[in-house]
Amino acid sequence: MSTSPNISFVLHDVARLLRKRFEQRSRAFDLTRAQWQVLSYLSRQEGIHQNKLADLIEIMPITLARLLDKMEARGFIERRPDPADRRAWLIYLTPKAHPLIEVMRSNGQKTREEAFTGLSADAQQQLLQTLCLIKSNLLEACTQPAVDREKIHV
Amino acid sequence: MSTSPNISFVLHDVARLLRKRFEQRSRAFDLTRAQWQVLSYLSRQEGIHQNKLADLIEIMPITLARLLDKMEARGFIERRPDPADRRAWLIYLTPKAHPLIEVMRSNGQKTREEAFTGLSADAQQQLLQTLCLIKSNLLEACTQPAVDREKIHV
DNA sequence: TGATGATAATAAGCATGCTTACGAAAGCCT
DNA sequence: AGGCTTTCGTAAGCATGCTTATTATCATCA
Repeated sequence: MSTSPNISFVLHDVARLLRKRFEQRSRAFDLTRAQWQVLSYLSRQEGIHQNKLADLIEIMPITLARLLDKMEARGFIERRPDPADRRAWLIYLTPKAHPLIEVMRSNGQKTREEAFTGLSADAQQQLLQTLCLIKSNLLEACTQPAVDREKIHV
Repeated sequence: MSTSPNISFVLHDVARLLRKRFEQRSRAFDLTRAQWQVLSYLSRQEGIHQNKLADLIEIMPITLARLLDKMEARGFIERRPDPADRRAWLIYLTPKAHPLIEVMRSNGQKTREEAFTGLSADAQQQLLQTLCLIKSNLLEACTQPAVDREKIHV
C-alpha cells in the first residue's frame, strides 16, 4: 500500500469500470458482461459440458449454472441431455443468440478503444503479457495454502 | 476479442484472483477485501463523511453504507453524528481496528509479491502507470452516454 | 454383484457491486 | 417566511462471485 496508489486496488478499479462501461453499452440487448462471456466461449465450443465450460471461463460450476438458468429462460442457450451420461448436459447456442455474437463483440471492441486511448499497440501488447503472467502467478498461488508463517512462529 | 485472449477478460480475471487470494489470507481476521479497503482509506482520513469516503473509494454511497453497517456491528468503526449537519455521520476507527491495519497491509504486500513474481520493478511501475491511464480513460468514458451510432443510422 | 468413492449439476446462503427510489435535512432564492 | 432544489444516508431488489452441502449418477474394485 504505502504512499502511491496500490496496484491491486487500481487493477480492481479498472476491472470494475470496464465492466460498468461494457454494461452501459449492452443494456439495450438484455445481456450482461458475464452472459456475454458465456456466449463468447460457447460460440467456439458448442456442445460442451457445463463443467468444462466453467473450467474454461474459470468460474465455479454453480456460478455458471445460475448464469445458464437465466440465459436459457431468455432463450439464448439450450441444455441438451448427454446421451452418454445422464447426470450431464451439453450446452448449445440457440439461433436467437447467433446474431448477438457480433453485436457484443463490437461493443467490447468499442469499450476497449475507449479504455486504451493513448496506449500504443506495443504498450497494449506489453500490458496483455504482463497481465497473463500475473494471472498465472495467481492461479498457482491460489492452489497453495495461505500460510501466515509469522503466526506459526508466534 | 478476436483470437488472442481478450485484455478485458484477463484484467477481470486478475482482479478476481487478487481478491480471492487476498481473502484466503484474510479469512482468519474476519475482514474482507472491501472492508480492508475501507479501513485503509479511513486510517488516513478519520472523521470523514460517508459521502466523501465513498467518493474516495469510488463506490456508490449505498454500497459503503452496507459495508459500514457490518463493520460497525463487528466493532471496527463507529459513526458519530456530525454536529453541523444532522443528516450526516462522521466515521471513525475504533481502538479494536488499529492493530489490524498493519496485519492487513502485510497481507496485501504478500499477495502482491506472489502476484508480481517475475516482474521487474520497472515493469511494475510501467503497469501501474498504464492502469492509471486506463482508469482515467474509463472514468471519463463512463460519464458519456454509450451511444450506439450504428443503431441510430439503422 | 454390490459397496465405495468420484463427479455433474444444483441448492442455500453470504459478500459486494449496481440502479432506482425515498425520507429527512440543508441550502438557496424570492 | 415559504417553497424549490440539492444532498445525505438508507431501503429494496438484482447480478455475479464465493463456500459449503446435497442429490443423482457413474466408475472402480473387491
